[in-house]
Amino acid sequence: MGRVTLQTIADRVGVSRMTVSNAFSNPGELSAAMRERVLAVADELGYVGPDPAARTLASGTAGTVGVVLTETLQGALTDEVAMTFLGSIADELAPTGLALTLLPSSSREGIVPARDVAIDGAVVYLCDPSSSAVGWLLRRRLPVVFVDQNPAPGIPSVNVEDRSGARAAAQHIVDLGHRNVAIVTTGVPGEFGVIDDPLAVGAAYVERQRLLGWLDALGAAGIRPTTVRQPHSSTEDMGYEAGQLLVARTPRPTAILCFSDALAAGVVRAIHDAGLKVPDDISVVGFDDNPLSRRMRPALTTVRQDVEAKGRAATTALTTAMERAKRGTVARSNRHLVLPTELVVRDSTAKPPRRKR
Amino acid sequence: MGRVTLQTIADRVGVSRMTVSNAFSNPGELSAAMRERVLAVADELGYVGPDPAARTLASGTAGTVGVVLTETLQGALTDEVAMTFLGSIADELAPTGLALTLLPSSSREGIVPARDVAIDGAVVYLCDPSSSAVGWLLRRRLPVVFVDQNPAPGIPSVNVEDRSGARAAAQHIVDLGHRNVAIVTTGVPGEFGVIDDPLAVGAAYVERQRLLGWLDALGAAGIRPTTVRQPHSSTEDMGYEAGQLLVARTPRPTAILCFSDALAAGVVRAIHDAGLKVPDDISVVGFDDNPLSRRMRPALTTVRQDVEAKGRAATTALTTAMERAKRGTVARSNRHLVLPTELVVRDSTAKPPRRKR
DNA sequence: CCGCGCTACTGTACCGGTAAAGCACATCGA
DNA sequence: TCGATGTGCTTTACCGGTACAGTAGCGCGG
Repeated sequence: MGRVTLQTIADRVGVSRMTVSNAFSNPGELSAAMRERVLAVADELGYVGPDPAARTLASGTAGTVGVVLTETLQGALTDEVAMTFLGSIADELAPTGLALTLLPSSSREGIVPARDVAIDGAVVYLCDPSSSAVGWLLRRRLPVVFVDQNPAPGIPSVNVEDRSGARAAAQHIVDLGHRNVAIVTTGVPGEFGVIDDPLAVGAAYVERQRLLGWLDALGAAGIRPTTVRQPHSSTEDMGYEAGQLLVARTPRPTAILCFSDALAAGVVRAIHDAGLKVPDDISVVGFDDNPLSRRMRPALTTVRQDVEAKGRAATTALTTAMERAKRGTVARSNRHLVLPTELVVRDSTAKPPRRKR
Repeated sequence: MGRVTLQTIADRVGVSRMTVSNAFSNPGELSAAMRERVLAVADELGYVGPDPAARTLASGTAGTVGVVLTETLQGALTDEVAMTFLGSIADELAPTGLALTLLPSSSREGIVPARDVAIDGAVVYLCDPSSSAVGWLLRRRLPVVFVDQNPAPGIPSVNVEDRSGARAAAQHIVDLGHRNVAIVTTGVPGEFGVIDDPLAVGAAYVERQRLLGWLDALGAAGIRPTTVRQPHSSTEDMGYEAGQLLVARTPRPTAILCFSDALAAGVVRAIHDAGLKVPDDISVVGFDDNPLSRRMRPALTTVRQDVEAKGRAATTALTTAMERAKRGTVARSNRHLVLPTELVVRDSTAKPPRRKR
């Protein structure tokens, strides 16, 4: 017995294939009685429903939305902030029935899911700007939204006030009286260790914005920070490594600004393991307001961003763009949304310890 | 100007559509010179590559694999263990070019991504057994692998030795001399609080296996544990709540067995916040060997499972099943793989404190 | 000089649906 | 009584590819 298709059912019921199609996809287009009959026969024949692939081809909608992440996925997937963002998108998308397809930035030669998987649109989130994935999406003329990426003309984007948030964090440290300040950042290409001019090497967009913000406030106070570059992902273990390096330095910094809360948690752990106290000996500031920052002891001073709002905004921007694309409107929207950030002072920052000179 | 398709290019080059198709999809099937010509013209016309939807329909492969998760996704996505598993799958899949599509267990009426999205196969992972998603996947006759689900005949599955792992954890506690033991579990339907007979209410599969393991060892030692049911997801905050409840109980338990490390971390935090010490006052055991358990202070005694191996096994099972399906082999494999677990004793367990009677 | 096999391309036949226009018949207001 | 308006189903025309079975031309051994 061959495969059961709309035609099989149509023949059996004695109606046109179109009527069967409508029974599944447009219940309003036929009488309730006919729909009953069709569905009954379909059930009897073991029909599962319209084939997704065929429907995608004919109707032009795939029923799923892509998310472009880092190359390896593994790093992104274990980042609580990133996954909260993704979850927010998923929850927003749920009522529409759209699924979420994870697209690796690109792997080896010739394998480009961003080019070869059927999707209705995409969110570009943790993508290496040098990756080819984005280029393919744009060439496919798919509706795309940039999140935490360098905003590009003609492409809707969602960002947060990274720079002013970082500036507020650094200003908070300056106001407390710190003069010997360190920075721990990721996403700057190169080897692990202290670097001279963090802005000289090309950092990813968000990384650069936060760097700029920190340097805004520190520079105005005449402070030249010690910067530790952690090229790998922004995890707690990476923070631990950076923290170990910093506590061993002379003079030892009295405050450490971290690119993320996860990184900050590792830094705090390294400080504790070195027998020092936060914030008595060293103040630590994170970024993101990861739920982790509230669980930590001491609770972490950080810069809050509303990741769920970011997800909602991204979803709205994407669905808007998708509808526009379906209606054939050519004009690309170029709304560039920037969500606020806010310094949240908790227990990990205090005045620097008294100097003995 | 209409859309550029294979035909457009074929006409322009003066060859058949099939040749153009081969230029993109089967480079071995035509001469290098011809391929060059075709690709050059394609590029000139701004052709992006074969349309994924059409290719899916014609060739019968979608280029993506589904993962059925919890209903809301949000919970699953912020679980480090779950995401490590997912990352492992993604990494295994990367060389094959397959993407990963997240399918919510099912949401409201009529919206069933598991039925309506084109996929080549699926991993069923954190799925509520009552969900309709799995039923649809099976009806579609898609290759499916169950992971951490109740193994079903005819469906390949991957599980870990939950029961014996849990038994080892409880035995460890018994051997240390504990007699007043508590259990914190999730996935058991009902309200938060202490319950009498944890096995009476229908727990999800893994939850039940671990319960059985704990009770094996405790029962043999004549211990009847206090069980706290935490119906929500297995997060640190849920553990905190359960921990608060347990430290306030009289008599206070001297050891707490937790369904997961995340839960255990919350329990430990609650114990600390109550002014007690782990393991001096209360011993705590987790499950999973979440990276978190090594970062915690004290480092957590737990039951290790190799989540990455689980991901690899699931991927292998799935790709095998997919190839088999493609070759038209009807016979379903019913390999039921069970990976080992291992008790890892760290610093969160010790002898019970001296009783004052 | 023939036939054989190989390479490189072509032709035909789908894959399983949906959109949109068409058409027959019923209903309704004027 | 007649056109206007629906309702419910059918017809036609794709959507953009791939699989597979040809077939033309060509080098080559005998």
